[in-house]
Parts: sequence; C-alpha cells; structure tokens
Amino acid sequence: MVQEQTRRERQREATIDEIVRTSRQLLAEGSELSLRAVAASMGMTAPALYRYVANYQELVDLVAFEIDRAATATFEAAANTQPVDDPGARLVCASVAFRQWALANKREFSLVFANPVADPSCIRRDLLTAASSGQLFTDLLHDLWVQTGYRIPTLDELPAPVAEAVRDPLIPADLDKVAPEDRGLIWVYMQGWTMLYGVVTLEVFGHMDPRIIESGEMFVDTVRRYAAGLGMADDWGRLEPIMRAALAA
Amino acid sequence: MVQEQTRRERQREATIDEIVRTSRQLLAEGSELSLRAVAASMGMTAPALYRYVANYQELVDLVAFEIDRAATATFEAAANTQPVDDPGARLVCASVAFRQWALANKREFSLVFANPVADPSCIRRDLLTAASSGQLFTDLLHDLWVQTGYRIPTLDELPAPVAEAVRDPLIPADLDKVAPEDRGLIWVYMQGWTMLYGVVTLEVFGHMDPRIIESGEMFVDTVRRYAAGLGMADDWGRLEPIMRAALAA
DNA sequence: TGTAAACCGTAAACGGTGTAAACTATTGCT
DNA sequence: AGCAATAGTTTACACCGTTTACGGTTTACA
Repeated sequence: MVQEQTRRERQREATIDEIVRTSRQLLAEGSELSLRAVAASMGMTAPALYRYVANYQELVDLVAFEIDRAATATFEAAANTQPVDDPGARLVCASVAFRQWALANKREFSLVFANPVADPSCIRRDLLTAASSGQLFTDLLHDLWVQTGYRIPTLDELPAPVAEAVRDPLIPADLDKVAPEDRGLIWVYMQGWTMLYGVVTLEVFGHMDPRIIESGEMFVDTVRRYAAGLGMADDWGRLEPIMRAALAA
Repeated sequence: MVQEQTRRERQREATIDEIVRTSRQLLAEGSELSLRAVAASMGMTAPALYRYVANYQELVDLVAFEIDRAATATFEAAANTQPVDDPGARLVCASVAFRQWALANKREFSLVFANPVADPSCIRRDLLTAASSGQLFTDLLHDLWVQTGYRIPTLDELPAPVAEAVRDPLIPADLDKVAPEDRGLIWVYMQGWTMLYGVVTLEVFGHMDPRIIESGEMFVDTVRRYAAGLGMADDWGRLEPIMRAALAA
C-alpha cells in the first residue's frame, strides 16, 4: 500500500520543481546559473536553497538531469517523424536533433555533456538510471539491429574490460531487451556516441572552421561514416536526403 | 632595420612571461586560475594585472596558448621515439601522448580544448598561427601520406564549403608544403581530429564507463578505425603493439 | 490539547571572485 | 629639467558560494 504523500512532502517537491524550472529559465535567457540568481528569481534568499540542495554542484547536477530529460524528449520526437519500419532514418533524425539542439542551446549542452563528473562514485547516481539520452540512442540502435541484423561483435571478440563493462553496465539502464550475448550492441553504441560527441562538441565550442560548422558537413560526414559501419553504406543514398532535410528544418 | 627592443619592452615581456608561468604553476598544483591568485603569487595586487591583460578571459587565452605549445612539444617528442621512416608509428605515438597528457592534466586540457571560443572574430588570432597542436598532427599525416600515398579526396569531391575551408584556412598555418590540390589532406586531418577529440574528451570528463577509460580500449579502437581509413588496416598488426606499449609507458 | 521536534525561511557575515576609478611613484624621452 | 607614459597602489563595487545563528510555522506525538 502506497502511503499518500504528506503535505510537506508535496510542498517540498513543488519547491524543488520550481528551483529547477527557474534555473532552466535563467539558462535559457542567457544568464549564468547561480544560487543567488535562482533564489532571487524565486523571491528567496540564497541560503534558503541549502534546504533543498547540498551545494552548488548538486544544483547543477539536478538541472543537468532535467535538461537531459527534456532534450531527449525532443530527440525522440525527431525520431518519430520517421516511420517505425525505417530505424535507420529514425536514428539519423535523432542524431540531427541532438546536434541542432546542442548548437541552439550551447550553455545547456555544456552543462549536461561537457561537465566533468567530479566524483566517480556519484552521489545521486539514481538520477541517471532512466530517461537519459543514452537510453534513446541505444534503443534506436537496437531497433535498427533487429530489422537489419548488422554485424555486432560477440562478447569474446571484445577486449576483456569492454566485455565486462557491457555485460554489467554501471548505469543499470533498461537493457533487458538486449540479451547478454548481444551486448556487443552496447559497444557499437559507444563507438557511435564517441564520434557524434566529438563533432558536436567541437562545433559547440567553436573549435572548427566556422564555414564547416555552419554547413554541417563534418557532422554529415561523421554520421555517414558511422552508418557505413552499421551496414547502411548502400542505404546512404536514401538516408542522406532525409538527413539534409532534417538539418535544413 | 629592426629597432632594438627598449628596456621597458623587455621588462614588460618578462612580466607577461612571469604571469603565464605563474598561472601554469597554479594550474599544475591544482589551484583554480584567478587573477587574484596569480597576482598574489607574484607579489602584486590584482588590478595591476590589467596593465597586461584586458580581462580574465584574455589571461585564460594566453595561458591556454602556452599550455598548447608546451603540450605539443611533448607530443612531438613522443612521435620522435619512432623512426622517421615509420610515420604511421609516429602518428600513433603522438596520439597516445595526447591522450595520456589530457588524462594526466585534465584542468589544462579543459582550458585549451574544452573552452568555448567566445568571439568567432577572436582578438588575438595571431597567437594561433604557429605551433598549435593541430599543426603537428597535420604534419604527421602529411609525412604518412608522402610515404604511403593513401587516398585523399580531391577538392571537387568535397562539399563546397569544405573545399573552400581547406583551400583557404582561417588559421594560416604552415600549409605551404601541402599543395592546393592536395588540401583534401586537411579534411582527412579534421576527420581524425574529430574522432580523437571525441574519445579523449569523453574520457577526461568521465562520461564513460570507468573500466573502459582505465583500459583505454575505446581510445585504441578509435585509433584503429581511423588508421584503417588511412589505408593502414594491414599495418595494424604491427602498430597495435607499439600503441599498447606507449599506453603502458 | 499542549508541547517538543522538525522544517523553512531570514539576516548577518566570511572569504572569495572580476573589474573600475582615482591616485602615486617611477621610468624614459625630449 | 621637465613632461608624459608606465606600472604599480588603494579603495570600492557588485557579484559569488557558504556558514552560522536565529525566528516563525508546521507537523507529530504524549
């Protein structure tokens, strides 16, 4: 039997919600994220926030988690613009959405994806269990694999530390649908994520020729190379127009 | 005729040198980089630094440039542990050196490679002309190309914005040795840098399974995939032991 | 129902940051 | 010698995260 939430607990969660909402609003309007600014924006004083977060970093983590959740929803929506029986197109569109979101929301991107995770034994790891954007891309890759059966490495083809890591992942995501012997898929996912992350981060930080960033050609090229590794080289003629359309949108 | 430097100019440059040196020392010992800390460490007050840098960001840029210069020197040294007639091994060793340096000096790495370049029309672009680490990797790729003649795209195979960007690069590096019609090499370089950057940044930020970071397998795998694109797939049996030796060192 | 405890906010203060302005020696040049 | 540029100072402002001590308010319990 679930105990109904007490009044105080409801109030408290509402306040935490407001903290996160206010923080995101500050970020969105280009301000810096600070305890004092958040507090002031809520009509409170800064020390009051310490009733809800232990310190500044925890606020950042909290907000980052929520941003990730919200952003992932938009990536998923982008995937859903493509038919269910075209997982390749869905994957491509989600990737494009990720890139466009990152470039349009550089501050938020940095917070979520370019923030050094201080303590490896992260306090609130429970936050990361579900709904992180990694989950979405793993799912999309899985769907693609189910349909096309592209080659994934077997566990004993992988280096030992990798095999161990994919067999028993640190972040216990919804991997139930990926049978233990098919966990090579996770490695394929990580390879793709690494490539995607590289381009997008370079673009967001502006560490690339502006003309190439603006055109998005390095991003297109990267996705093309990755798709080829997924056995979609022959599909590229079909996928590229879809991708460029999504980029132009 | 070159006017000999006046005494004041010498003094001034010496002070700037000391500022950079002090900053790097602070960074190295784990402190945060701040105007006040640098000034105090030099026996000055903070506002005095404004005689030498316009603001905090400019100090950061200055230090970042110097760190890049110094780090590049170590990458080059790593390349030089391999014979001149084995550019593949030289490239691999430089890459490993980059990764190991990044993981050992996360703060410095973030400063140089994960720092958003605020203004695209960067004020002190002249700083970037020479000795940046990009130059080294371009050189190594060039040496490799001279020896093995791996396939590089022709200019008209490249998307128009890319062709334009490699034909007339924003950062006028020492590209004289790369003939205009061979500038596809620059694109190949950018592709490689993107991949390398992706893994290393993920590793530095800890956004990857610790076991995979510790083992370095994603890094090895990335270099292997890139080397394959450089027509060194058959060479990998020879290069991988070299790489793992460098990683273990 | 009265009381003690838990909670949520405040004000004040500490030490830290970047930065601007006014002022003062000192240096270098004419 | 005298003037102007230079390089430092002190002072001040507006922020920042964080701690402490203190009041009310709400909850829970005897």
